[in-house]
Amino acid sequence: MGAHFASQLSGNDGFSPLAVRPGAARPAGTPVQRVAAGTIVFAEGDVADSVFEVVSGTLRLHKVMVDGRRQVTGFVSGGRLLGVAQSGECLCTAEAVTPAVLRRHPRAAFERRIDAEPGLARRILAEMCNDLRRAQDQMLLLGRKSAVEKVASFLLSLAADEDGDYADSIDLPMSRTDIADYLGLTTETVSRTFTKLRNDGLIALPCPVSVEFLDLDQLEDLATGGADGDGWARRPGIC
Amino acid sequence: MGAHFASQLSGNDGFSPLAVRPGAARPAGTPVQRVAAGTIVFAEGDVADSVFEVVSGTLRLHKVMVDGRRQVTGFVSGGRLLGVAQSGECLCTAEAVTPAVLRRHPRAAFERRIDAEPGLARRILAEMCNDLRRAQDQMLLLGRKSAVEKVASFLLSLAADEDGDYADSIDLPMSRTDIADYLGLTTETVSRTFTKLRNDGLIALPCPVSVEFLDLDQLEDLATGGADGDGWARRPGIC
DNA sequence: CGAATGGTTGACGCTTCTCAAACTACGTGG
DNA sequence: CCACGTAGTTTGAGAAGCGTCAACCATTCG
Repeated sequence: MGAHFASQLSGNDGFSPLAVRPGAARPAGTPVQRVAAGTIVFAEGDVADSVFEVVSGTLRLHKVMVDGRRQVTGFVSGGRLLGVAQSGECLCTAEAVTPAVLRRHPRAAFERRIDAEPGLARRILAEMCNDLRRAQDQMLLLGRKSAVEKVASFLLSLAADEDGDYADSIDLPMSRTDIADYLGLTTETVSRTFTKLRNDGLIALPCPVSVEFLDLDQLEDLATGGADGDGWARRPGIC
Repeated sequence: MGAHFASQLSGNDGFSPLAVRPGAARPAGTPVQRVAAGTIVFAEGDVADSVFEVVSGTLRLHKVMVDGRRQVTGFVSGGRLLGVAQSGECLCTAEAVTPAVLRRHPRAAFERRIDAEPGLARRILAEMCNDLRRAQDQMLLLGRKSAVEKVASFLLSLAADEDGDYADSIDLPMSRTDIADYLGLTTETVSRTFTKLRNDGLIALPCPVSVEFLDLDQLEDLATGGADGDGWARRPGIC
């Protein structure tokens, strides 16, 4: 346990300008690392000596219990940073679920840059705020939402762009097992819930990995626990 | 919604030295604010214009859904910062569960200090790393642990000091409802689980708010899902 | 073509939730 | 001092959602 899988990653770092936002300055030819799906970038307990910038592809972060139970704590795709919030050792395992392109920054140099560029520290801080917001939303989801509400929330979070608009359809880069371990469910329940949403006419499933949205409004209601059918009648006490 | 309860807090800020660690430099007489139990320090959706330093007491952070379902995302007690990870508006509601003493730092000045003192930025970053670690542990708890495992984990997290040692007994500052909303359970299940742990001889409950630990080893096994009785035989695949 | 992998569907059971009542502690007012 | 109301906790009985186990289907790859 705690093996240094990070050494799987070859290549080195020419210190490109840490493009936190997708589409930000990314000079052609800066040294990046291509990894295959299934590659473990770092494992829970590893020495956290690097910060990664995800250029493209999707990674999965997860923790495991001694008996094998797994919790996916997040998916990270293009344009985001990975491994900033790790003091000492890695908090969780990061694995590529699709082929991915990464840019590695040695932690020591990364932290020197933070000290040297005041604006950078605030930008990193803002990134971590986002991580924390996502984590809190996920806690609400895991602790208080039903299976349908979880899946609806999940699909909408994937469909949403930065402006809060939704795509008409999406492709799921991850497996049903990954989704289940992300939502605190089993694959069977995830599958059944997809089927239920399809039967209810909220989504279409041309194939297991692609989802078309047929009724975004009703999906949003489900995701937030908003309207339970007729649109009125919440629980007493609030509202 | 989003009312500015923060204005409940009077007093002002003489810029004491942001004591991130309990027991760090805290000049006598710096302006602090005393709040009663039940005081809402800030509410989800409020403008996040302040960072708070919790001097003493315990606060609860929580989010609510439109129908009233509630998820407590964390408890914050003496020596920790509150509200750093909020860009724009507050992510959740912060409420005192005990009488508390706070020190308020206007956000603008706080961020100027981050830019001015490079070391501070890293210390704040380290604080947020801890928040994120806690959040990830909580996701594992909420998504994958049973009721007993959740309660055992919760009790041990309260009993643990910075060195990883456990206290013999603790007083719970929060209600069963708060615990339930923190662990993704109902008050009834929390109560039943306490009773079960007592009947199994792992804890004693002189009164509802105080817990004595009678078998810390077995509690730890429960919390991690480690040994299920005989100490051997995990699931195949791992180990 | 056959095996392997991932996804879907079904039957059943268990953990936890829901609803309800009783008990305790505490403060109020007669 | 004691009856009373209130809020929090505990306990009980029944229901339901989701997990478990198992079989089946679809796709891919050798």
